[in-house]
Amino acid sequence: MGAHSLIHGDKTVVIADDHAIIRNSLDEALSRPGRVAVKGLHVLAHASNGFEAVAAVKQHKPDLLLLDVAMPLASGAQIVNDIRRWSADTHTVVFTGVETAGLLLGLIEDGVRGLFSKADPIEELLDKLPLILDGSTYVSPRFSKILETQSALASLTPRERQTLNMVVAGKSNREIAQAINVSAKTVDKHRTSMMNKLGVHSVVELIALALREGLLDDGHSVSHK
Amino acid sequence: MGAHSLIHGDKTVVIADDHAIIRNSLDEALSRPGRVAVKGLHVLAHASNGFEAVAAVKQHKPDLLLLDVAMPLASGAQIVNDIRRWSADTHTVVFTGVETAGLLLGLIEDGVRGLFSKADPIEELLDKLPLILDGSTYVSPRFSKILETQSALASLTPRERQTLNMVVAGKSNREIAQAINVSAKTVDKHRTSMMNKLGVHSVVELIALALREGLLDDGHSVSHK
DNA sequence: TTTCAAATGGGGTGCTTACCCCATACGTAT
DNA sequence: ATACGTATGGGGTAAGCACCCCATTTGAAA
Repeated sequence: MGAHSLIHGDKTVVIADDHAIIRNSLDEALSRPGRVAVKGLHVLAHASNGFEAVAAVKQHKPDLLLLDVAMPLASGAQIVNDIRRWSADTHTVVFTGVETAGLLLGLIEDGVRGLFSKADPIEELLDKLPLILDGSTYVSPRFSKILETQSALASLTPRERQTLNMVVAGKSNREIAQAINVSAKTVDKHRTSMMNKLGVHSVVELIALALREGLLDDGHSVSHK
Repeated sequence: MGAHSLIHGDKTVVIADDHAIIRNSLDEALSRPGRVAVKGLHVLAHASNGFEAVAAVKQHKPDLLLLDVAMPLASGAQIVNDIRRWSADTHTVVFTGVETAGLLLGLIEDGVRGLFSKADPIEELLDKLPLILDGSTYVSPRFSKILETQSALASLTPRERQTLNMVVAGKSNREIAQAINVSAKTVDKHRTSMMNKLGVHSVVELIALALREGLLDDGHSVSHK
């Protein structure tokens, strides 16, 4: 993996993944002429665990780091932060199999420039690399959907969250108002702003969302009247 | 297990379960004086599989058969029917661990006189035996709830079922009407009679029920607007 | 200190739901 | 042949929902 003469304007890359097959397939995809919309990509190093990844970035200070967050010895946000400390100019692009909303959200906050799923075709990554190297941030649609509802849920105020729970439990506004000792009007208000945040327009959609996000304990038991 | 002199008015019993521990505990519970509200119960035979059960009933023609439907060699409705053929006067009482609505429903239709859950305390069975021997039919509350909504679901007309599906998919009456080419009024009618049958009073309860009964394909995808 | 989010609530509107009344038509059983 | 269930609709109503306007208080952050 020796680096040869680097012409100005060329971009350097470090690949980090604990599976050799993935490292090689990424390397090959980046090097294959005509496949990548950005020319002059030079893969300087591979890393097969978190320590190696940080070390490689520290040494090579590449323009781009392709990183699998699920790696031995060091993982996820920790790697990302170390990398920013040692080579602030490196664009970190994460591709991962995990789709946990919490993890993804953390990565974004930590300044990751790209988020791709291993379930996506590799072309997705290849296509978007130019934009990312150019300064943009790109999140795979598969992830952005998860992130949207997740951050929406996170943005709910305590009262709104409380209201949400009782709504999906089948309570009416009046019942909720009674339960939390406020006017029905206030509950209505919470409900409306909550639905705005979540981007839904009816109880049914609300419940569908709650289901999708696992908010329903499935101890459910809707009380009638 | 020899039968001794039977006084007129005494009741004879056959116990069928593939687990010896359950057979013995039932036998013991029935024989323990003071625990059973019906006196003079005589356990004539035990059976540990379906064939033995049928054979024992054929031979002894007992007043009561305590039967676990989940048994080797022959099971469920098959045993029950065989038994009715060979000894129509035998009251069959089923106690089971499975709670599948379909099975339970079949048993009732096959003329089972009692349905108890193994999750229920044995006293439940002991308490209700007199009524059953007297000609009544008794179903454990745990089961009757399942059966009620199940038979309610079965009693839905095609149109009502269709309406139900679209309602839990988040469609409004107008949308549904449009989709099946009838007036919104008709959909409203289906909806109302459907909810009456199911004993619910709002969309939320409806969805909770649909969830509980596994009617939601979980392809859900609620369309908005 | 001033600004801002969160929470509280009143007024009002348009829509949908849940459910009542009624009737007609078409089958399938009895 | 009469009765019953299914499906189709119309009229109407009370309640609830979704969402718009407005205002006040409180507490935390800038």
